[in-house]
Amino acid sequence: MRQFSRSLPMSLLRAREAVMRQFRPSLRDHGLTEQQWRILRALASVDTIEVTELARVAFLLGPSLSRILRDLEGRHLIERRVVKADQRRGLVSISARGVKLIETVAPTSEAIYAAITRRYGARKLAELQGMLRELEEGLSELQAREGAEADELE
Amino acid sequence: MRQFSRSLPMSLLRAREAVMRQFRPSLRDHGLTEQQWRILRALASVDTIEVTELARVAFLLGPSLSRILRDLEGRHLIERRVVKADQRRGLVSISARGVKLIETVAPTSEAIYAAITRRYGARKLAELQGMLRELEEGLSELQAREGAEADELE
DNA sequence: CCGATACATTTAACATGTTAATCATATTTG
DNA sequence: CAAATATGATTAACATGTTAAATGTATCGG
Repeated sequence: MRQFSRSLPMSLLRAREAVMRQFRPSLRDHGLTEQQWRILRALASVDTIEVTELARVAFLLGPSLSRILRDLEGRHLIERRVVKADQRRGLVSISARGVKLIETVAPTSEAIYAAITRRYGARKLAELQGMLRELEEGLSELQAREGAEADELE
Repeated sequence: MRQFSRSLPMSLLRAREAVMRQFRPSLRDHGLTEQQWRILRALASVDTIEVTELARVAFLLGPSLSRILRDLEGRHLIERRVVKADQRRGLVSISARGVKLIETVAPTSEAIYAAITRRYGARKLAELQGMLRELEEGLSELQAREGAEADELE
């Protein structure tokens, strides 16, 4: 059996941790976790967004998102309302205070990202991200095929 | 500001999740989490190992490892003893039952890994892992340099 | 030898990941 | 239209991530 420390999941985990280790201290200084930051960033790029769609773009599971939105709302960093036409759905938007927080954190965050890009090489970084995307897409098809095969057995 | 969904941290997170999504159901069928599996795998490749070293190779923080070892010991999948010469240190090893569990899970796990490799291409996968390692190494140096710069200011 | 310091591990506290269950609202169907 | 079903969101329960504090043991300096 392969040395598991050289497996693909471990390679991905270590690489991501190496990257996030650069960002976490700065976020922490502003009272934000990585996931809270992702949500604010996602909200900053739209007017309003439904909870389900926000979960998709911020890559969070529903239960995590529910808890984090409750917290962010309590800190007045976001605002929520329900969709009139469908009371099941929630709409979320960033507050003025949330925007201000992003503007405070962004410069440091951008500087860190620039340092990483400089260190690794912009071209190489783009190549890496392309390869990661292909991996992701290839595996989603693998998943789909298994599902199809299972269906055929019913 | 860059679309955060195209950022390096998100690319790494999505890629890793796409990979782990393949493995989790099988592990779950055997009552194991991803982290518990990492620990058993690490233990299977050595006779005994100290807790600190195990944390390093399984890439887990001390507190997580403590909790998981307590759980695995309760399930008789591992065994523990203290180092006589230094009572602070703990030695961990896999039990016969743990070995048996690994032998049960391994075939499925290997098959999934093989399917991923086939889908993505062995050569390309090796290239990706090489690039991930370089990223990790480059960032550890970045970290070291920041530390050195901070020291100079003291 | 002893008090201060360092080290290995665990515990505490809080945030998130993960799956299952629940709740409220919509939609479908008989 | 009413019952059955489906959907969006939250809650529940348990595991791990993360940082700080605590605990026990070892080592070091006087």
